[in-house]
Amino acid sequence: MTDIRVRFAPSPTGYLHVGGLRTALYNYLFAKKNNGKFILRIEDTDRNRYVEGAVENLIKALKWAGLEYDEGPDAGGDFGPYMQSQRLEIYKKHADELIAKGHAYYCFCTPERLQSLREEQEKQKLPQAKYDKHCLSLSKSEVEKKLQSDIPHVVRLNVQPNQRIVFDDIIRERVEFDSSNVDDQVLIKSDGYPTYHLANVVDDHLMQISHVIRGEEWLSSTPKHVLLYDAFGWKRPKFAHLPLLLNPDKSKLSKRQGDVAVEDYRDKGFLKDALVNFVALLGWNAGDDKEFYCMNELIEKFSLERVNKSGAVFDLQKLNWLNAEHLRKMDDQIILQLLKREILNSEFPVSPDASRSGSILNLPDNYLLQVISAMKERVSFVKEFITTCQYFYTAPVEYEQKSVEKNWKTDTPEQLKKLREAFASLNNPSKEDYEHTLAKIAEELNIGKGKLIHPLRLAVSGQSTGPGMFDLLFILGKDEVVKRIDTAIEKIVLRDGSF
RNA sequence: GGCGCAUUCGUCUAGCGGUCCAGGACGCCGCCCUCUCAAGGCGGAGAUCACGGGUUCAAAUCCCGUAUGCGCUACCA
Repeated sequence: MTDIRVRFAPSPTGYLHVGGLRTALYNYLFAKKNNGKFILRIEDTDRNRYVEGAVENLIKALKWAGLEYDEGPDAGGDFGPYMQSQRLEIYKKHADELIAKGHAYYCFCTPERLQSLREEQEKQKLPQAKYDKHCLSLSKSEVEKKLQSDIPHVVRLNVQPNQRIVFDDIIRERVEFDSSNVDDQVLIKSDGYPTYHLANVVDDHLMQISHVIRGEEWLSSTPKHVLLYDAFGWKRPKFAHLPLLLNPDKSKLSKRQGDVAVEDYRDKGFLKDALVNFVALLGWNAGDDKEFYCMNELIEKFSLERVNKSGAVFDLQKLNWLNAEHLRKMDDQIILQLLKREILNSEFPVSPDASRSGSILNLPDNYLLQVISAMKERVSFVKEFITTCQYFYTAPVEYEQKSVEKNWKTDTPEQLKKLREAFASLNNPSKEDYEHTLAKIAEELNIGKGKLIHPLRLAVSGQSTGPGMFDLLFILGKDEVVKRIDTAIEKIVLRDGSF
């Protein structure tokens, strides 16, 4: 059996599209599962679309998602370079070979002639616009002469009409085309750069790619590629054309209808594990009910045979759910590292005149770990996590009108004072100590614990929702709790004046 | 227009001739738990399996048409 070698071959458009992420992921999973190699190749043959920094961006996003490649522009490999713009001579050589064999030919037609040809064919209502092989009839000497005098030219594939082109696709099984529907595709552009079709086939062969796993948008041009493999006398790789990712309205996933760049999701606080998990499930499943996967499990279970045929809508709600699910199951220590890194290298606002303990980065780890386990259940995003943590530590407590109305009763100040005294007398209290203390007072006052907890939450956090009450008290610490109760009584009574 | 690919709850999907008057998940609704929000538990609504013909004792599952959607149709990938 030949070695499994697959590649992700994006053109650098500026960012990694989530559809591209899925394509890369399937390639990666397939390679890892089969002990193969996963290769990154940059298809930068369109000089007009060159974007500064696009390659670096792409690589960054890929690595963030955990898709490490075995060979690539910055990873080395025996088949390099892995940027097509650096392999121009290779394509030139192979184009020459095709010309010599009669499978390709020079074409000197001007864009203007091609344009009018198309218009003419349009007018005649021909089923499709195709190049008319005009330059194929040029004699050898004519071609020589034009070449000598530097007339702009391209190299075209010489397609023989009326032939059946059949190939197998792992996902779609057998696909057939009639070569009469295949145009004499340009192989080398007039600027000397190859088109996708040539570069792709040549590189896939030279790099010994065994499986071409790519988006469905390439299915229609596969006959051209097949023709090229045959013309060179090369063995065809196995093809697998993946279903497309769709907008909610079922059109191809696009920027207009939401975020498409993986960096957008990363910046919003989505976990890479969640994004990867989610995107893996868009068009593939193991055949059981399992939906929560980590990368290793995906590798273990993945198979191309179980990839679906039809497009899948990118459903943000399900992504949100998976993200929360991953966050909940994540180890506290790892979240801690993540939060610190996020805070350190993000633009997250740390209020300079924070009236309290300062940035949560100043807190000891064991405290932060407490925060994390207290927050884990209710916070689903890394960003939200930070905001919430930061809020409890540094933001001046703002009393929301709504919460005050809901939780501040006439007898609240008295009750809070009782709590305050009781808490103040505690020595280095634990969560349980707070709970027992509060329970005792509730009993004395002959009221339910909830009657105390809600006003206390308001006093201490300014909000009516948050982490578990006793977690919060413990995290804030006795002194802070006492101080906040005092502030609350003072502020809310003053503000309202009526109590 | 031509060529190609697809079509099961709103969405992601299971299903590869009988176990399906179609199962799971997200979302939605209700109840329970509860110090809030979540989480969790339980239950519910939600798909004439795009439509029409076949084949078969039997079809979501096989075949053929139609419709719809999407992709390609560039010296873009």
